[in-house]
Amino acid sequence: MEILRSTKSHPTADWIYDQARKVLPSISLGTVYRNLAILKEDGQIMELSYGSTYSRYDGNPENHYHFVCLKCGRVEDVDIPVRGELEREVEKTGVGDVYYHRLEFYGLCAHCRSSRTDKPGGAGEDSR
Amino acid sequence: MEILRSTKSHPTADWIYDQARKVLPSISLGTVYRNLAILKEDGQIMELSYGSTYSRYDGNPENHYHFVCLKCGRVEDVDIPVRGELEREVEKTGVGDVYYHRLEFYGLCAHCRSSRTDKPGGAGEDSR
DNA sequence: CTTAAAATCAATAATAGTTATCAATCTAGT
DNA sequence: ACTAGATTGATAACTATTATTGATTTTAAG
Ligand SMILES: [Mn+2]
Ligand SMILES: [Mn+2]
Ligand SMILES: [Zn+2]
Ligand SMILES: [Zn+2]
Repeated sequence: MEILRSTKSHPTADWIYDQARKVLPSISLGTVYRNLAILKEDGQIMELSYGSTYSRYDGNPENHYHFVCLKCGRVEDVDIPVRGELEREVEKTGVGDVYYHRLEFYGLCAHCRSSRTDKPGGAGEDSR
Repeated sequence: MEILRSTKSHPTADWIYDQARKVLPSISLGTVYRNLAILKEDGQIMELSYGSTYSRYDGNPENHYHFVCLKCGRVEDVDIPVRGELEREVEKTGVGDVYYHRLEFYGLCAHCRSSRTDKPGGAGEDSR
């Protein structure tokens, strides 16, 4: 939980595992997954699963939106207000009861946009 | 492509495979996946990946929103207009260039809401 | 302090959707 | 008919996640 709260990077289970080993050298990946599942169940964290094969985790359990860079894979928080009114609008269509919604934006991050000088090995911070 | 266009159910690769076998009995699952990847690459279809472990496919390549039932897993189209202005709003925050966005609503579908008489085996149409 | 039950853990096996591989078959173009 | 290239079915490989297991640690009595 401390590791997850200490970063803004929406890390993968593997990255969290690496960080955890720095302080608990003998911890196993299974324990990381087990505790992430418990924290998620308890509503303290969020699991983000996009098209990728792996999940990312978010220490902020409040609903907020994300920007995913199509080039480097970075996931960043988007600083616009949550549109609660959309949920009511959807309910009016009669499709069912809406409990929550999820919104993601995809594109080219500011970091990748500026470094047009495609230097190799640029796969982002703790992407993998 | 015809199979995918003929349903509104956002099916899984497996369901498409079953349908395809009805007309091409010897087709393999690999061919289904290969052709889905080609169609997706070509922008003719969309791949929808939610929290689930498997992907669903959508014969409508135009951006539109979805409602996912937390109980039966059904995925339905949501009939509200696409909010293009959100992309511009996000770009103003300086996070990067936004190419597209994806929005999903989660809740209890009208079908599940009415059948309060929890009859077992109610896992939805072609969910799995 | 002793001891037995409960909780937690690391290590490892199992799962499952998806991809990659490859020899066989099909398709055009000549 | 001949041949190069594309497509296919069968099957193996991959990988993130989950389940299992046996051992260690923690907890709470007696
Ligand atoms: Mn976030
Ligand atoms: Mn759709
Ligand atoms: Zn980027
Ligand atoms: Zn439902």
